[in-house]
Amino acid sequence: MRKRKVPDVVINRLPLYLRVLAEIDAEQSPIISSFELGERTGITPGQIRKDLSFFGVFGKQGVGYEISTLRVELCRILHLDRVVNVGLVGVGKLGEAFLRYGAGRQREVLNREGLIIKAAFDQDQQKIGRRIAGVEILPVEQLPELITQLRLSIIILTVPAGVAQSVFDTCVASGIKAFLNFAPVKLQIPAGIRVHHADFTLQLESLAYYS
Amino acid sequence: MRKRKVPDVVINRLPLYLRVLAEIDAEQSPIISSFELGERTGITPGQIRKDLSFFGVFGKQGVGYEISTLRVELCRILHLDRVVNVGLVGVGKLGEAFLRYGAGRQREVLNREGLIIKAAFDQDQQKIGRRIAGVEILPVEQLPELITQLRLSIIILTVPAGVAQSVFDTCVASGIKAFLNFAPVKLQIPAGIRVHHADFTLQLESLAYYS
DNA sequence: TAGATTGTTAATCGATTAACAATC
DNA sequence: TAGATTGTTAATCGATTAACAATC
Repeated sequence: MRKRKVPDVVINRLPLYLRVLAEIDAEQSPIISSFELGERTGITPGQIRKDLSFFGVFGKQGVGYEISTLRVELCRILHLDRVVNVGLVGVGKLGEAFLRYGAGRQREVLNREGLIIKAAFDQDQQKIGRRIAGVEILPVEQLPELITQLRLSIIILTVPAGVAQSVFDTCVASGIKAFLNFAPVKLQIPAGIRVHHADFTLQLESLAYYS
Repeated sequence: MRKRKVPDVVINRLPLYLRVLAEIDAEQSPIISSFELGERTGITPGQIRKDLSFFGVFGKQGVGYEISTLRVELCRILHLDRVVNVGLVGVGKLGEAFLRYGAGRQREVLNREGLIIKAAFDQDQQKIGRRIAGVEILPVEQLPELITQLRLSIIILTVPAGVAQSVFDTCVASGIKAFLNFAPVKLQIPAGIRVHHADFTLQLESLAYYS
């Protein structure tokens, strides 16, 4: 479906540009150069121009980029110009933590960008019906139907390692194409599905090398 | 100090090898081939052999790698053959979440690898002295002394964006070389210091592209 | 116009993959 | 010995950087 033309590394940098643009929105000048954006993001100006050129022509030679225009364009490219509903599966320690975290400062940021944590799922009857940070916990058995009904398009996986693959497969079968996976497992991932891994244990272990 | 010879991508893969080796430890055969390790990690056999070759010769031609030996060697390379003390700064929502998360299944895994979450730090007087999941909260003012006293060598940053840079600088000045940063900011990082970023907001935003 | 900065191409760099001689 | 798998080199691939013509 999507042409595999834009490298993932480029996509990963776009939200960073967006963040900086949001921070300085028309602070002083309504215009920003790739050099100034480079300063603020830590990305080289050339790379920023190259990244943007994958999607079109957004700047004016000799002038720079209009901040508000660039924001709109980046939002459009990232599909953040519409509401994106996010579901979280697995309300254990980590899942609950994520819900509470997302409840603070960062939820505002996410919501502003159209990312809404719409529902959480668990198999524990005790938890179902409860709300954490305003997010209702629903029965994981109904995940397929509810993905459709609630129009979820991103799933955060905070389930135990043992069930991660089967929950993942269920979500894929229900049309989910993007995942943020916290489970410490190697998932079998079909083509066309994007999974970002957030594996703290592996991260800490590799940090030990530099310590 | 450390020769900038081994690429970071290689270091990041080593804990994955280690995890798989721990899972299957002498399950059946005491030997594993790069092909089987490749199956289980999702890394190509050739890349595994290349990665390992940065550090020495660990296998036997025509045979494979002795699992227990390889585990020991990988632990040694990653400095996980000794205790590595980890400190967490900023016991807000996210910091608390991380402490509680790390208290479960994953803490066992971390501890087995010698990674100990030794102390947490906050500036809120109310929180100081409390324990979360067995980890005591200490005054952030004493961070420099306590880094030395407690022999902390990795810091997890879960502070608000506004103070992340100054806390980071303090830690660097006290000799910390490895960080796991959850604050949504671009840190100014001196040479020789390693920072892994765990920025959920950016990750979710880039996922929206694929959704 | 003169100065500045983009958009883009070509050169460089680094990481992955393929392939195979060495050898257990 | 024959078969298997490593360790390593060379080829490929992809991403970053440098450079500059186009143009506002």
